Amino acid sequence: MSEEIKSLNFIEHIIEEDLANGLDKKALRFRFPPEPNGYLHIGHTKAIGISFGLGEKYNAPVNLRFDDTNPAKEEQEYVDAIKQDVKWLGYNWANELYSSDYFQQLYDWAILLIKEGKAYVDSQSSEAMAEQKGTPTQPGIDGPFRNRSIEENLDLFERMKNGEFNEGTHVLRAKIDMQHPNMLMRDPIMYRILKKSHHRTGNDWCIYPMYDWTHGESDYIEQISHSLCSLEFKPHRELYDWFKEQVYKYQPEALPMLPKQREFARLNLSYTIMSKRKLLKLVEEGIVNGWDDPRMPTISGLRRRGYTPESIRNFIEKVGVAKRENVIDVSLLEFCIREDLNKTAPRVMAVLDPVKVVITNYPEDKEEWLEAENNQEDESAGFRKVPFSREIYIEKADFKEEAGSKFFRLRLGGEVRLKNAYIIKAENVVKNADGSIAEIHCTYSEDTSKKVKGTLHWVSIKHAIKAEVREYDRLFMDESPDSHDSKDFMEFLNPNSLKIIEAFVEPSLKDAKVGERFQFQRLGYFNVDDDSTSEHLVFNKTVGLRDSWAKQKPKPQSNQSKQNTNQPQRKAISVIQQLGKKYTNYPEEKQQKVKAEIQKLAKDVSYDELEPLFNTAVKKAGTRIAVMITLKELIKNGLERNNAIDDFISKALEDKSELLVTEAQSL
RNA sequence: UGGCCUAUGGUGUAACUGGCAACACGUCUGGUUUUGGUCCAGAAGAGUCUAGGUUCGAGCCCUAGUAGGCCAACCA
Repeated sequence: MSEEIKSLNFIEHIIEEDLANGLDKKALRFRFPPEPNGYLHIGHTKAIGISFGLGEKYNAPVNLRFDDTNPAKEEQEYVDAIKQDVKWLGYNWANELYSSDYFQQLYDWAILLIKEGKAYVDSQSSEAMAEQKGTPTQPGIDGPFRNRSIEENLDLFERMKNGEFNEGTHVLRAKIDMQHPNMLMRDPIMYRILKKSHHRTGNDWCIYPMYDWTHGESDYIEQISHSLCSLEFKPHRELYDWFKEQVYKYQPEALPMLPKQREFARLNLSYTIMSKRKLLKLVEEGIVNGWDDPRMPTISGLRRRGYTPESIRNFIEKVGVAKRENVIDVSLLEFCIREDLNKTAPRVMAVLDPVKVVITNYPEDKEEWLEAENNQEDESAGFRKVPFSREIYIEKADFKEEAGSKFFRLRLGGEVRLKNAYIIKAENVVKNADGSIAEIHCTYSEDTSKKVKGTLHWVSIKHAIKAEVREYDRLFMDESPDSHDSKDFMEFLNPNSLKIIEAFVEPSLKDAKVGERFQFQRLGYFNVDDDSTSEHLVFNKTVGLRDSWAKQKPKPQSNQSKQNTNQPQRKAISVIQQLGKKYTNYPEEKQQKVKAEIQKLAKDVSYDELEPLFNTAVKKAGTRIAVMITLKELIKNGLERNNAIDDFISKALEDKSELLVTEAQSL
């Protein structure tokens, strides 16, 4: 019965509170509202995970609603891709809906608003309107058309709808307050004229509603209980609520629920960009090969790269939900996919960077099919046969003529185990004219019970099949390519984000099908790319295995010395402050050490630096002790006592902390 | 010279106002291992942006400051 108490995120807290305050659980309803103007990316997955996750948690319906109010940007292709991606992630929507389904209702309501004097037609240029709108720090002013008669507004609006005017000549605006501190409340535009064909409504309309007018009312029409979006919409909430309030009185019985908008911080991933506009640029400029390029952070890209829906959902779960800006380290995403694939991916052997090994005491024409376990994490995975023969490939990096004791792999005179096969010993090497290694000559032993430190993967040359392997690196070399004011994100492109390798794989892979995932042992997880055919296998490297050997190797350029020069010397006083913070928690022995250190640092502290710290809060005893120790040193070195010092000392003498009192007494 | 939001280990998220601030990733040790993977055991790392205040008691409440983000598209 030990039910694990999972802590709730702030949105779940809000829902629980609403439920506790009498909201019927059956009234819970959510929505995911993408605009069909691009492909979904890993950032959207967070929004999807939140709303659909809530739907699953509370057994409430979740609508997939396309926010399609801008025919200039939106296309059916994107609608289809979005549906496919959401489905692939494993979520089921209650209804597939479109904001454009509500165009008539929205129009009818807009007329009611005009009749109430809450909306008017403005006939100025966008520049003139922008000017009157003011700035975030300056209030706006009323425009000349603000007080048109209701009749005139009605007439104009109808003629807008009938297509009598050109684009840009008139708009319908809500009449709120041009002086409002929130710019969005300064008579926001509700409708603009757009003589474009819409992917669903065709040429039925030549006026289209704006986001604010559409989104909230769509939520309301669908009776969404909690409308969750990202933080940048926080300022829109005021307008969202204003529109709802206006419309609510028209049919409160039929549509009783007023949706509640709440905002969360969106997901940012290190070394990647998350803007549809910028991703589109990568596609259009041919930097990547389409929206589903495995280097793209799109869902389709991740899918093609070999990520599983499970791993992505897990990632979103781990990332959490809150309201502060965040940058998630890609290592977390990588952890999630490794965790999933480790349990499920069959193990195979492939050599990406081959060097030839000749086993001199193995008969030339002999071959053996040895048994190999498919996945030791999954007993049901079974076994397969792998061919062994006199000539095999191993990785170049797995052999060194000479090496230190930490190198567990093959070296001259050393022994190593071949995975699923025998133990071999390197006897000598044959070199090319340029000094590179042509062949490694080994002898083998059939006694496999021996303990050897290293185990290598390999393929039999005679049996291996060639395959193309695509290895990916991050697309950008900057941790946050998106967020530099002075530099464009394109400047950070990694020129080596794709590496194409001619590899050799074991013959069991001959019939591998598109999408299948494998672990190439000791290398990483790979899947069969869409481009793969039976004549030409193509694999994507999804992610490498954790590699604690790589970490041990000395880094190409030691940046230790750099760190010292780059980081300005910290001021002694701030080091003392830091040491002091923890002082009272240390065991006595360590306190003595820290004290000595403070005394040493005190030489570099001036009285002017120290005096402000006399005001340190009473509860921060550690800091005050450190200050006291420093002060003692300064006095020892000739500092004159003054009132501030005496006050500080006498206050310390009355303190609860014995340590502080002791230090003060000694002065 | 406005409004709104945010501030907890390297990163991300927790914490009913009350016993040494928890979990995950990452980092480091050690063990197991026919993957330098997995798994197992352990460690380091924050006194919760700063300064005041309320309280017996504050990461949580109040005030002021500091830092970061968002807001001036007929985009969503």
